[in-house]
Amino acid sequence: MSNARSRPRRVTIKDIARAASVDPSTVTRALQQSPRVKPATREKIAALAADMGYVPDMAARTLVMRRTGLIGVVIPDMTNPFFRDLGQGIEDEAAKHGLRVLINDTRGIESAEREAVRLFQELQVEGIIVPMARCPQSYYERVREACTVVQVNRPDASFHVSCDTIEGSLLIMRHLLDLGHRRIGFVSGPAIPGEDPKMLAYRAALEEAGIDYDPNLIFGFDGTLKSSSAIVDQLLGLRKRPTAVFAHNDINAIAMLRGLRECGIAVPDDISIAGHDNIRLSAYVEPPLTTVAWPMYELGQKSVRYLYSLSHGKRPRKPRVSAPELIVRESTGGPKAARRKQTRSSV
Amino acid sequence: MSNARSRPRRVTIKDIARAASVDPSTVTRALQQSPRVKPATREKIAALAADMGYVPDMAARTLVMRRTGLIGVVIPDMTNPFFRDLGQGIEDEAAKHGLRVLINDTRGIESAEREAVRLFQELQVEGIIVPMARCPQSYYERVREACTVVQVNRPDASFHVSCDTIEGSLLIMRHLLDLGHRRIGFVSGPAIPGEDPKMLAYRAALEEAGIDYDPNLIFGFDGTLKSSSAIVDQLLGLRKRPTAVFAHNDINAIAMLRGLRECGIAVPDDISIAGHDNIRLSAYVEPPLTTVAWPMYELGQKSVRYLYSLSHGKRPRKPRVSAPELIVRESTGGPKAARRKQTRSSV
DNA sequence: GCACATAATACAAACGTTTGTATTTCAGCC
DNA sequence: GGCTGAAATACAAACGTTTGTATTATGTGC
Repeated sequence: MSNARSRPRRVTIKDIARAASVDPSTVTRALQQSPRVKPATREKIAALAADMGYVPDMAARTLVMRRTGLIGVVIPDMTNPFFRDLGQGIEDEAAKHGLRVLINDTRGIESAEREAVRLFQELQVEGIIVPMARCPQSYYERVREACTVVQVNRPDASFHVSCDTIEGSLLIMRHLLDLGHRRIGFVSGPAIPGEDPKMLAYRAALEEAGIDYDPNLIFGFDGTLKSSSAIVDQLLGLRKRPTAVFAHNDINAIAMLRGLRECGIAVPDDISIAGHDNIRLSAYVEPPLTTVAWPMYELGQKSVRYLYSLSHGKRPRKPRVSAPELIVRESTGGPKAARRKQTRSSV
Repeated sequence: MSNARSRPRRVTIKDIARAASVDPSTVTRALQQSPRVKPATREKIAALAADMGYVPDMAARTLVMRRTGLIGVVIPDMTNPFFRDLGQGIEDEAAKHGLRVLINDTRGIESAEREAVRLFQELQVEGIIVPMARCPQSYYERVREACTVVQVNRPDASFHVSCDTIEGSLLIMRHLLDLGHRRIGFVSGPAIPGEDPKMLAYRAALEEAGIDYDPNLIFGFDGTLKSSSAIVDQLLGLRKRPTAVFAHNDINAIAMLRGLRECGIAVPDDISIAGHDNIRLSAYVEPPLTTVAWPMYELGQKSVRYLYSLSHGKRPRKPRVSAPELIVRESTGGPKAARRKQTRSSV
């Protein structure tokens, strides 16, 4: 029926010009609605172009126009709803500026990230948006000599759009403190504790509330699920258990939920658990997890606006940092709550 | 520190040629390791290119080479793990052929799908892969006049790579029959029942087992969660309840799980439930859902191989259809099972 | 040192589009 | 009917790269 194998040379502006017996330049102008071509000619050419199935060759156009109207987005993990929201924000904002979006998934692999950036550079995109970059900043410094790069959630980057991690963690901590908790545990991430902004917020919040810092309440999480059960053991082994725990991310918090349940500890009645990130699963676990969410859609929009102003030579104002949002679900409650409920139906 | 706003004209092959005092053509050949240039020159040029941060202009290259080495993937929903696996298969297979992959998310919007296809056409990609296309086939017939298109899971397309829905549903049905079920219900999807391949498989399997078709065991699902509780009511209202139900997708099956639990009906002891699709949640619900999965990674690989052979003028052999895979979890069991267990811990 | 082969490099055209400038066409007017 | 000015169109160069061909350098054998 059709002819994918014969590869019929694609129809160009010259073909249309010949068919309409005009000059190629007239075809171009006709297609871009220039007032320089007579309406009748314009219509004839438009009809011809449609009939012949003309699709402009972006390569040729890019070559002469020096712009593609493309934005490249380098995503570590497509599946993460985080990035869907971010992508949506990017897409919507890009559309407002007449920009089109291309995505490349790196699966969190650093070399793939480099290749993606390279590909976008070759494609001459107007700018590249890189959320949660794996590559070192020195690499991006270099790339930025040739191409606009806006990073998301890398506050150390020159041009970035971020969310305040400390602020988010403070929201969680204040929530727990407001509920009346005085002994609050913290499960740190794989990062060096000293540099961990969540840890900073944890201590700042305690200080704010006039509570002494107790190193016994700090637990180390190495990213594996196995270690989370070790943490539960460690937690339950304490003479004075904390009444609430702030885990550095939801994965971790959910693993703890499971571990505690297996030990017959009720959440939030015996202990409150709060996470961070608001991954999709957090809404479905039993009990649904209190956590903090980042406004990814908004960050997506902002990153495009920032990119746009940068690539239009505007003075890059210091990028504003968005505020995170506290999401209170059922995994947190007052300490030693009076109202003991039976485990609800899950999912 | 850097200069994103001054927009320093990007470095071209001519700049390198000037710096090395050779002709641009020599630079090209040096960079592509041609034996025509003296090793010393080649190294000098390579060093210069690296120093000056040269990145080839794909537009110019595409223009003269008439090929981009790019594949475009039009995805309805990035977040769906389905497409992550598919994308992974595409990516891996593409790498083998020296092809690079570009993604565009349409969020299931038909107009966005058209725009994505258009963008990829303008970019002169080698081919476009479209899983679960929204646009009508007539549209793709037209596109295929100019560009290779391989569709995934659209058995009606000219060039497609698919999975056999009927076969998958037969797997589910035979599983239920093997367990000893004789009264099996079916929850249909929004599709017209007569054309639904799952319905076809349902009836075929019954016939195979010598069981009469009973229209009372067919339930209509309109895609809303509300309707699933209606289905549960309808189900429980029957004089002779089915001992197992095959739901046309996991969303539906999971909603039923919830509904049945609320009515105090045990799964799988009182009734077995099987779904279709193997969405991520299905492994986490209580009890974990028996379902059928499609080998998306394999489909991704196949689609690239197919694309590759098509765009190399090979005779397009009728695409082979992959086999779906039965995933038996805990939501199915023998009818009126002796061993009654208490509800396990969820998630 | 001269012819010759071959290695190394330079030249020039081409890809499809856009755009500034030159040329033609055509009314309207005296 | 020739002149003017504007409208419509044609011409040509350019974008950065590749590649076939022409040209120049380099070495070899006598």
